[in-house]
Amino acid sequence: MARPKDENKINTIYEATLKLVLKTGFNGLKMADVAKAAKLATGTLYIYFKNKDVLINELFLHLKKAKTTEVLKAYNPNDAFEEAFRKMWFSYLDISLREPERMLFIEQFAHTSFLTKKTKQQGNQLLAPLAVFIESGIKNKKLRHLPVDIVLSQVLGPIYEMVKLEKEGTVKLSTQQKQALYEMAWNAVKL
Amino acid sequence: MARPKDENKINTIYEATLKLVLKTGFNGLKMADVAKAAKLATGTLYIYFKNKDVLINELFLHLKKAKTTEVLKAYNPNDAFEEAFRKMWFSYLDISLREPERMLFIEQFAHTSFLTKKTKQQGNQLLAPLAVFIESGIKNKKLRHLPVDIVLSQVLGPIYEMVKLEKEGTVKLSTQQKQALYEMAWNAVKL
Amino acid sequence: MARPKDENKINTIYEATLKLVLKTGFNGLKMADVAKAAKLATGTLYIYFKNKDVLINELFLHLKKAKTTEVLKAYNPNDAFEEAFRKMWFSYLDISLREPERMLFIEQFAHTSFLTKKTKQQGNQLLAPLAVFIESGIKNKKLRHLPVDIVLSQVLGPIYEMVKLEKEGTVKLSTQQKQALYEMAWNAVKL
Amino acid sequence: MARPKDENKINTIYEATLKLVLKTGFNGLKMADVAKAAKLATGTLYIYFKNKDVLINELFLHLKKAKTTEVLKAYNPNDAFEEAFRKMWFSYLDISLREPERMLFIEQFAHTSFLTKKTKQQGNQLLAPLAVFIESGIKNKKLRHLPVDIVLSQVLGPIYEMVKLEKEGTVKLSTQQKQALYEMAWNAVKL
DNA sequence: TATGAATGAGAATTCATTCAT
DNA sequence: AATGAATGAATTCTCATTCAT
Repeated sequence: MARPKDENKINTIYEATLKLVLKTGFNGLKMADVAKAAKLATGTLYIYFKNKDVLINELFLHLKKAKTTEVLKAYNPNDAFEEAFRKMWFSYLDISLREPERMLFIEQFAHTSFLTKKTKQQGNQLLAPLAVFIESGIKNKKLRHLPVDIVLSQVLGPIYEMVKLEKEGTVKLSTQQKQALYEMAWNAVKL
Repeated sequence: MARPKDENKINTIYEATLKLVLKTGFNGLKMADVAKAAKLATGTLYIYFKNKDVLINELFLHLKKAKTTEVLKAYNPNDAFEEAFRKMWFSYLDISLREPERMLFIEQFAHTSFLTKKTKQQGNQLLAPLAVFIESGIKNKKLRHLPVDIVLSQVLGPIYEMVKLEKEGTVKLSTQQKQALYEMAWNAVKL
Repeated sequence: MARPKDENKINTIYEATLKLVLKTGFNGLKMADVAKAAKLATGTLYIYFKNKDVLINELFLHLKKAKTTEVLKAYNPNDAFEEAFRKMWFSYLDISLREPERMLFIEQFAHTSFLTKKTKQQGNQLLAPLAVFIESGIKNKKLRHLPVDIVLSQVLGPIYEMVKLEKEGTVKLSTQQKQALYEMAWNAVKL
Repeated sequence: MARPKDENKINTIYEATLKLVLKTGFNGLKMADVAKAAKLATGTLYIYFKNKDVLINELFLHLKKAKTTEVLKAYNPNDAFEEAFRKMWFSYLDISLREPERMLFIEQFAHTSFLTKKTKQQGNQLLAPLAVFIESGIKNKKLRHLPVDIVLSQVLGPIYEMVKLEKEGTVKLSTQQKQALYEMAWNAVKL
């Protein structure tokens, strides 16, 4: 029996890729660099991922899945709407600040031609529960009467910006500032 | 920088570059394609821009200058704060929706390593008047007491997201929706 | 005006390729070696031929065209059939011996998957006049009543073998031997 | 060469290699594909054959030996020359048509640099009895007075071509056509 | 022996930039 | 200034061979 295919390697490759691709973009990402960062031979990379496109697409889904799952953990169906909203918002912010690369990568690639249609679809399906939640808020007059996409943009847009600011060191959010951010988000979308 | 060269051609190159670079990113952008789109020979491109880095840096400043100038046109020092805020916000939204590529390019490149420190600095200086305006709002208790960067993020983040949604065709904003967006932005940041 | 595209280069490339590909086969042929043999940079090669497949396909057609044209020059419609046959046979033999690489390349690649269907078709069309000539011989009871392909194989098969023998130095044909070869070919196919 | 290894597997490898190598040539042949076709792991292939060169050289000798042996079976020293010639010619044709890959492989590789000098020599030695037979025919005025290599080329060249035509489906030889082919061969070389 | 994961040298192709015209 | 052919370094991906199990 040969060495068994090391499942752990896939994660190492994901991490190496994520670390590198944010600085360079898709075309700037060098497979040789990924391999080096993951401490593999170039050829080995291609055992695990057929090519660069596949690597990026699978990384995207992997990250989006991980992130979505984590955010939705904060959801408790027994909570009142605003309480649920608050918990998930803080969850989203904290996760994003804790792993900014993950969030930035998802954001940066979500609308590009480097992802296949299929990847985009699968990515969007992950968000379905969130969309349902927002819709229920709209229906129950807790939130402004607007398309879900728009409401989500209002809530998430500022978070993305905050993550960028923290990442580049312009800002370091205090607990009170986070609270303020939450209030702003809620004031924006609440009915 | 003295520019003895055909100003018209430079604009053609800017337009060609902008059209192409959004889909491809910096590394995916091919100088030959820029030349073709601008109806020039490759060599000619290099008469106007020393190399690809310079082209992108100058394009960035060019666009940021154009956009900032246009937005600030909406500013009238005689207006009350909220009125001025409202006018500029709508101005910003309309300009962004009218020329989404311009905005997306600025957004996309603002924090990357493809821009030199100098370019970034010059770009930020252009925003100084806006920062001053926001600061005055904070000082005069019109806006929440938070760092300017944070306030701006709250206001601009959602706009960026809306432009992306419109660009990809997910959403087509009605006048009422624009009004709603404004209210949300104002509700978020007002004191 | 830039340097004009040097049409002569194409021939230089053809020669370099032909010299190399016979020893190596398609997959063994290195574009870098072709470039070196043609005294070009690798990139230059790709200006003239989109890729290796195209290079080989165009080389094939080029050689087949040249050879066919040359052989058919020996054809005089006023000659009696056997006389015409004899002239063309000697023409074919002499041309093949003079430029054995050309013949061997055509032979070696004619039936491989390295050539596209289109190339093969175009190559076969070149031989149409020869087929017509053979058919007329069959119809007029000068040649055995067999499919043209078979008759041609009988005539050309031995020539291919002779070229290989001469090329590898096993044999150096004398005038009398050539005459004997002709007689053998004629004795084989005549009715 | 002592071969303590599974003779059965060796044949499987030979068959897999032969099936693949004709389409691809030496350089196009992938050891992984051979292994897969032979239902072995790549590593196992290397237990039986030190490397690709060795595999091809041994396959060549194997096939040439098999084919030569089979053809020579048709030889009966008691037969008159022409009768012996006829039997072997038909034997050669039938074997070639029955296993065209074998013949084409031998033909295709016989003169290439993928075979070592030693392999080529050993291959030629196998043909020695045939050469002796042809020489006796020349000496006894049954055949034209020409070097053996030339006589053989006249006889085998057309057969190679016929096999190619049958293989690609252009032609399907009838019994009468085979008979005609034999007559043509004999008319060509007989004195 | 058998396996198939790992390796890394090597090859095709691209493209920013230069330079002859 | 303008042109576009030429250059060759750089990058992706492949595959013969090795080696840990």
